Amino acid sequence: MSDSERKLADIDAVFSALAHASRRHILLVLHFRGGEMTAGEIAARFGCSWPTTTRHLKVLLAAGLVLQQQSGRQRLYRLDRKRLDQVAAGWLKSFKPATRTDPGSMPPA
Amino acid sequence: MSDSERKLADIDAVFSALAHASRRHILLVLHFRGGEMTAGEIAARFGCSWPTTTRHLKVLLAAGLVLQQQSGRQRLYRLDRKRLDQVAAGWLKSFKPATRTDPGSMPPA
DNA sequence: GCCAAATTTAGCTGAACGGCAAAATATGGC
DNA sequence: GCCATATTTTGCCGTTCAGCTAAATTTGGC
Repeated sequence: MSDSERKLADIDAVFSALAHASRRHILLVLHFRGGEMTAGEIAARFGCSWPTTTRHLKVLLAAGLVLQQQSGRQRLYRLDRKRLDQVAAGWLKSFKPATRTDPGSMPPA
Repeated sequence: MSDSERKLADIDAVFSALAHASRRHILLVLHFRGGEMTAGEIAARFGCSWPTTTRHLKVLLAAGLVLQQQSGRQRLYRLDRKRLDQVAAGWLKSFKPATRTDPGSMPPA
């Protein structure tokens, strides 16, 4: 996969992940609770069933917005703030009126 | 609808709209062509059929990301950069490490 | 008024999505 | 090894979504 294809795919994964309110919510809760929670803590805090939450986490993981780390029989999910910033905010920067034309900020998706 | 409900709905509409590559693409094309194009110019530039493009435009319109203005028998679509910035970038700002706690920047969706 | 152009609406179809309950898979403690 | 705990995977179902073609709508020019 070329570099720009990779970038496109990243943007797509991230924005697709952000499209669902529950997933945005998970990210926010992670953020406000210090960036790290176990799957159980996350699931407990949500209206939907545990499997549903698991799947949302999987989407976020695939988009690179959270990172997973096993600790005993529980799994820690950690927010990747940098990725959120680089991919999502990065795409939004394309619209800044006076876009500094730094190499690699041209027409993404 | 309360103020925060409105905000939530805005965030949802905007991120749902941004979830599809064609719609992101439309916004970018609009941006790079000066922020204003007719429906026909937009449709001509896309792989999918005209009705499909129309529907994408409708989604963007409902999300407030573009504005519509009739001119003769064609319709001009104009990018609303401010809305993109306020809603999308606004939500992303919740994650800034040193969040200035200005009133109204608390836990959205 | 009538025709052609610009765009949207209607109606359909197949694919993707989100939800759940039930089953499966680790893993730690005894 | 066996049981309980933590979490994921599987299978199923109803809804939403994106695409298409064909029909409808609106508007300008004659």
